[in-house]
Order: sequence, then structure tokens, then C-alpha cells
Amino acid sequence: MLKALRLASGEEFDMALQHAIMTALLEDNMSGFELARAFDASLGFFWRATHQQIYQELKKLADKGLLRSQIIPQAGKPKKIVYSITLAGRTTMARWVFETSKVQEAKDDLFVKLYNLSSENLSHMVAEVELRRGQAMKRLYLYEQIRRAHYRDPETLPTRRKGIYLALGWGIQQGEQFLQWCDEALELLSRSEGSP
Amino acid sequence: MLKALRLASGEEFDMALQHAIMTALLEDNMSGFELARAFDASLGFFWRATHQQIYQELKKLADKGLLRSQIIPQAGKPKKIVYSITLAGRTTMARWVFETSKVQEAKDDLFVKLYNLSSENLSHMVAEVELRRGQAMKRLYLYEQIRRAHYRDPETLPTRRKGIYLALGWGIQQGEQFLQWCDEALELLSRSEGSP
DNA sequence: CTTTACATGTAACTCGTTACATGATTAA
DNA sequence: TTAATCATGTAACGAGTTACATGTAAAG
Repeated sequence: MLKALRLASGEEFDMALQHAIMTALLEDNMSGFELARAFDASLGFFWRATHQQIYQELKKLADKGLLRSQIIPQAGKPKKIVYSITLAGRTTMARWVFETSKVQEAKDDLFVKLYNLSSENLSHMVAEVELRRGQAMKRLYLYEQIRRAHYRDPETLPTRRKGIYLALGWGIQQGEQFLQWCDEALELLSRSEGSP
Repeated sequence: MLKALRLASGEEFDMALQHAIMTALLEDNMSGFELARAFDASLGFFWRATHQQIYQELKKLADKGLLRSQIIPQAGKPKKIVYSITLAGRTTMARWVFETSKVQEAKDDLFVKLYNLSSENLSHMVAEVELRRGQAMKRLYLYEQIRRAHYRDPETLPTRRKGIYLALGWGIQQGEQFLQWCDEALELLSRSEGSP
């Protein structure tokens, strides 16, 4: 049987990006372009998306009546299409939070590569871990800047902000843990260089 | 222009699962079914895959000449198709390790949901975090069992095993960090219940 | 007589990525 | 004149998921 038939009665599937987009639009009305930038600055830490995908999903959401679009002409700039969430969209989001999200499994081929560690590729793996360490440092620095700027005192934050604080805190702790792991890995690997 | 044309000269893309499969087959010849179980027990901690996907990729790998298949009739059980890695496959893997892997971004809608935290859904989010905490505990326990059984003394392990030890170590540290985060989150959330 | 384990697959779909197209304005 | 920023999109594909099909044999 076709999935279209199976899901005919309004059942739903994943659509995590759609929910991330609506989350951003609950804060502020935005165009696709602005959304893409907003993702880079905050929500994208937890759900990455390209502008191409964002435009596609915006259209689908508008078709479903969860978003409303409005064309804004601009002087000296191309016109933009600003989206805002509808009442139906708000209701959908309020319900969505109550659905149990399934655990996301890690997918990282750095670790698959580690399963293939050998004396031939050991120095390359050291270089890869060092590269990742540098990237993690940069990300961590960014997260900590944001926390220092906007989430200094968690107790006094309004509820919604507390949630963002917690998400950010996870990112920071994760980053710190990864840096620590990198250092341990680099030490073990360097002690192995030269010996079988 | 078509991607098929663009990639005509043998350029490659992702295929991370194919590399994970070959990684497992470097250790031991296996059938698709056995591979699926092996993934559940070890490699799948870092790259999850279903049996359906594994069967597909096995065929592609055999078509490319990176794997060899052999039909094994079994008494009292269905016949199985055992795959082994070819010389070409080994070469491919040895080269693959030297390619720089791109960073995998997190995708977890638990954190997207946290962006939507409100007094209405606060108790539900508490329940979700508790659920995740329980799942993380179970996984962590499994990882630690494996480490205790097979990776007691990292210094004396052969190089390949050291890599697996490091991967496992990352999983364990990550799990511990997540448990800690859950506890902090639950505390902050519980202090918020009742107040705006 | 039913469930679990073994064993291999196909069909249909959604999700996400990469390449590419288009066109305006502003700053070096 | 070249590059960067703003702004919106299409085409094609790869990656991954879910449902479903098919069958044997052992264990309860």
C-alpha cells in the first residue's frame, strides 16, 4: 500500500525542520533569507539547515496554512517574502512539544575511522583530531559569548529563555567534553607513534 | 549539468555507511544479517543502520568490486550470503581514512523543543528529559561493560584496538556529560514550576 | 499453535545536500 | 570591474526510514 494512503487520516511523520522554522517564527516574523541567518546564529546549533531547504519548507508550511506570507517591496534591495505564523501554526507547535521525540543517534565518521586506526594512518588521525579540536574551540567560544551576553543569570530568565539557556548549556558542556576527549586522544596517540 | 556528468571522472561523495560496513568486514567476513547485529553491538554506536539499508549497500559494494559474496547453504537454517572484502576494498579503505571527514552537526529536536519552553509544557519537558536520562543511563552502562571487558588497559592494546578504545571513551564521556546536563536541567526546571 | 530467531529483500517515500540560475545594489 | 551582500529559487541526487513481502526452523 502507498504511504500516501496509509497516512491519509492526518497522521504525521518527522518534519523536524518545519518545527524548527516555526520555532524561530514564533519569536519574530522573518523572510527565508533572514531565517537562514537566524539559524546560523542560534537554532542552527541544534538543527542545521541550508537556505535551499528552508525555502522549500516555508512553501510547504504556507500551503498547509501554518504560515502566512507577505511580499515586502524594499527600496534599493530585492523584494522579500516575510512569513508569519498563523493561529493554526501556533496550535500545531503547542501540540508538537507534547509529542515524544525519538533519540537522535550520533553519526560521525571520525569514530568509524578510529576503528581503522593503524601505524600507517596514525599521524593522519592525530591531525584530524587536532583539526576537530580547533573547530570545537571556535564553536565553544561563540556559545560562551552568547551565554555571557544574554543568559548570565538563569534563575531570573523568563521560562522560554530558560529553555534556550539549557540548550545552550548542553552545547557548551558538550564542547568542553569534546575538547577534553581530544586531549586524551592526542596523548594516547602520541604515545603510540613509533611503536606497533 | 547533471551530477552524473559532473562526477563522471570518479570523484566521490559521502558513502559513510559503506565505509562503516567495510570497517566491520575488515575484522571478519559476515552476512548482511550478521552485519546488522554487529552494528547493534559496536560500530552502530557511532553510525546507526537498519538491515534494509545494509543489504542495499552490500549489493552496491559488491557491484563496485569492493566486496566478494559467497552463498553458504546451512542445515536447518536459511542459506546466507557471506561478504568478504577484496583487495580493491582494502585499498579503498586505506585511502578513505586519509580523507578529511566533515564535522557532523548535532540534530536533536529535544533542544528545538526547549526553545519552546513555557509554563504549559514545562512538566512535559521535565518528563522528556527524565526519559532521555534513563535511556542515556542504559547506553552508558552497556558501553562501560564493553570497556571493562575488552579495553581495560589502553596502553597495551594494539593500534587498531586503541582507536576503538578512543571511540568508546568518547561515547562514555558523552554519556556522563549528558547525565550531568539532565540533572542540571531537571533542577532548573523544577525550580521554575509554578512561577512564570 | 504461536512466537522468536534466522535470513534476505523491494517499494515508496521523506529528508538533506550540492550544483546551479537569477538579478539587484554597494563597496573596494 | 570585481567581489560581496541581499534575496529567492529549481534540478538532481544521495542518504535514510518505514512499511511490507517471504520463508524456514526451533522453542514454548
